[in-house]
Amino acid sequence: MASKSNYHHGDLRRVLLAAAEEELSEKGGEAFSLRRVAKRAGVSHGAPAHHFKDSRGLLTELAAVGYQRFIEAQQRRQQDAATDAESQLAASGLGYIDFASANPALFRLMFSSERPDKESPVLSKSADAAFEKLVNEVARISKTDPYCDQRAMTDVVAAWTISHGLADLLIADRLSRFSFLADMNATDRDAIFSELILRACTVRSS
Amino acid sequence: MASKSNYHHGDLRRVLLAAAEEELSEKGGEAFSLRRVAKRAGVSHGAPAHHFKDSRGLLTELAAVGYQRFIEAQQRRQQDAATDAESQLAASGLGYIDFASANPALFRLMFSSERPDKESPVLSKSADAAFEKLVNEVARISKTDPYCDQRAMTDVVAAWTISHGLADLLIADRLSRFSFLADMNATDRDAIFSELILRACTVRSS
DNA sequence: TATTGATCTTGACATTGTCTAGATACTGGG
DNA sequence: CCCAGTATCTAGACAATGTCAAGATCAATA
Repeated sequence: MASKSNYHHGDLRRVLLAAAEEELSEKGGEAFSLRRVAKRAGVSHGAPAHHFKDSRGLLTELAAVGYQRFIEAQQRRQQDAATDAESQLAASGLGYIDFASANPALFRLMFSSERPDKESPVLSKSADAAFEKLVNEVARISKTDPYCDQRAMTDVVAAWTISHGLADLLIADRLSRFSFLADMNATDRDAIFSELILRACTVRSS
Repeated sequence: MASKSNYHHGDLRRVLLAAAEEELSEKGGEAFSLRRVAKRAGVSHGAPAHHFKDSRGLLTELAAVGYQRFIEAQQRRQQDAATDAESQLAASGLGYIDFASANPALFRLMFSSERPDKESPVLSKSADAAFEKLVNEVARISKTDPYCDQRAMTDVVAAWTISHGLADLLIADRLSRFSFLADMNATDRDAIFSELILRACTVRSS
């Protein structure tokens, strides 16, 4: 059920998404080829059209599942962190960075590419979920509803911006300039990143 | 001289770079086509090869001139700003954002694309110049050499990250969610962005 | 069982980047 | 002044790509 066994090929849709993700991480988003994805899935070059309108459709769907895994990466960090509101926000940011490091091409597809259709309901809903998660985390700190509190919403911008900037510069290999960071062990580096994320928030629970 | 008049075509090299930039901003970096660039320059599809090894070569050069204009955008902001160290750093960040807004595809080529050859001397030197500029601005605030002062260098990371994150989220149209920002006039928005940039810096001149 | 529709293959087409061969125009030495 | 040589450009070819149309194959249903 949901994933039936063998109808011509089985669940080609799922296989194509998996193959597309492989293609993405191996070749990068700019060299992505739909025909190679089909070949990777062991199927003819015309087969994907029966499951996705075109390559844009496939990438849109892939970006959507990306957001779900994105949220999971954040949750993994949050489970290992202290439960106070600020530690949880910092952990969320570290998860943001984890995800980007582990899936740079997918991250770029989600945040910097024109190829996915951002109007697609499945994609926009997934992206909205990630955004609402961030709003809730800042709300826990400010103890207000950011949608009614501009100061808190500004912190949402700030926390997002810092996390995103770190993630994007990291996968662009721009942070390797900073030897004090590059030579650091993971734990110490996380501490620095956490501090930077919390610097951005002025609406503390105090 | 430097740009002679008519040798077969004139300074095709320059014309190709200009055409490539047009192509980039009209079609976006992901739909970039070298053949269309040649057509735009009024030349056959094989002509670019005599001035740039391949499309990667052209884009590498384009990214390099991008960094020069990037620095100019920052300088324009700084000329209109107060001369104290903090205002100058904030202005530099606003220039960062100006450049990205005005040239989104070029910005992405410079910071998020795999197509330019980052090992190329002309490109890496241009990028280094932009980085050194940032280091100097933080140094003016901390009154130390960031290369010898980890706290100051952390502020370099922070200032860069905030500026870059804002620029990148802005051109990805991710900040339009924030109606309080989107409905704001440019001056007020700049004030918010400046505050966010300065929040990141803890090593104040105090 | 026959028909219908979903799924997949195959071939075609225009477009792309790059390579090669050849044409054209400038350059400098005789 | 002219000719060889070099830089510049064109034109044609090739493989790879995304998309489309036509046909084949299989499952379910009536």
